[in-house]
Amino acid sequence: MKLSKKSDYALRAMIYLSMHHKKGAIQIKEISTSERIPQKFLENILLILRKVGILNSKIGLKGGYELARSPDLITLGEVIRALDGAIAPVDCVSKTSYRPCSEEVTCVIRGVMMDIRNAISDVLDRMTFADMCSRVKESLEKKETGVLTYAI
Amino acid sequence: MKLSKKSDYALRAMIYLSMHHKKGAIQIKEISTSERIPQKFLENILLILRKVGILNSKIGLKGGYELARSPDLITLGEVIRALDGAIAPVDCVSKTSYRPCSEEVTCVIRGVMMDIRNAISDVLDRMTFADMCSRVKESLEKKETGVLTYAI
DNA sequence: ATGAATGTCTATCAATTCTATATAGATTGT
DNA sequence: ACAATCTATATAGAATTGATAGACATTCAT
Repeated sequence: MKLSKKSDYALRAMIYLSMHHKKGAIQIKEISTSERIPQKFLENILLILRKVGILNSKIGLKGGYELARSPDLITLGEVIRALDGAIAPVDCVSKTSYRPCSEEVTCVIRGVMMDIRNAISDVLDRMTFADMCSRVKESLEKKETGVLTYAI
Repeated sequence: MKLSKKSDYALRAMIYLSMHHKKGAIQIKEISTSERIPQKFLENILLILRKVGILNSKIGLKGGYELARSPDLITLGEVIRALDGAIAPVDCVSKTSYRPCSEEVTCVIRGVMMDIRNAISDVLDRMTFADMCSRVKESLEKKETGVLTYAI
């Protein structure tokens, strides 16, 4: 039931970009340094997020990435699905990657897995990066530590 | 966020054993045939469930496996943890495999992951194999199909 | 124009995990 | 004795994961 490193990094990068929304293109190097993410790995991740329409990019000198939409219109679920695929524990209860299993009609495990899928979706598909930004700010107010990464 | 084949097979075998509770030792071969699980693979799985105290075994001719406790005292969560490890998406929110991460105090992703862990736990740690048996029986009443496997 | 800085794309690699099988051994009932 | 059964550990192949490499295309400042 693990969250992949890819999604972990993606969430952190997305929070970073959300915190710097409307400030122009942010370069991969800046994100990779601030959040301590291997740069080459991050390149692949941001490329995926761009291809699914979550990020926009600008090539060339002074290029970089920025959110394609306002942070309140992007959910954690959307990002995790882009990188890890379905959030459902089994495909026969997935909305985005549904595949029937052989014994679907009588399968009693399916019901439980559906409950889990829905529970995870309730969290991830409701939580936006605007919410995450609010939490970062709260966290910063409480603790006056200078450094903050959005690490897990 | 996938459920492993190991846990999938384990759940099915456990439901089978729960449906045959108090009927003496059940042999691996019977379970593996009925539930269409590779026998050698199932052997390893049942061995693990025995080592954590969920199953009892009897060696030798007429040997086999049976539940170590009543089905209403064994949860799906316990079985899945035995095979897949923690149900939490990241270790820093796991109760059974907790490991701190570097930025725990200020980490904003952690809160979300904690919500997911709790949501999954709410389902898996409440649901017992007695509940699963009830569902199997309901399912059988509704549909008079002869065959029933507890597949996903 | 030129060149340095940046994103794009594809390939590749090493390590790990997952799924499954193999083999040798111990125990039991008849 | 012996066949059936569980025990224990090792191993193999495939898939996945995490990360890196390198050639290429585009842009901006000068």
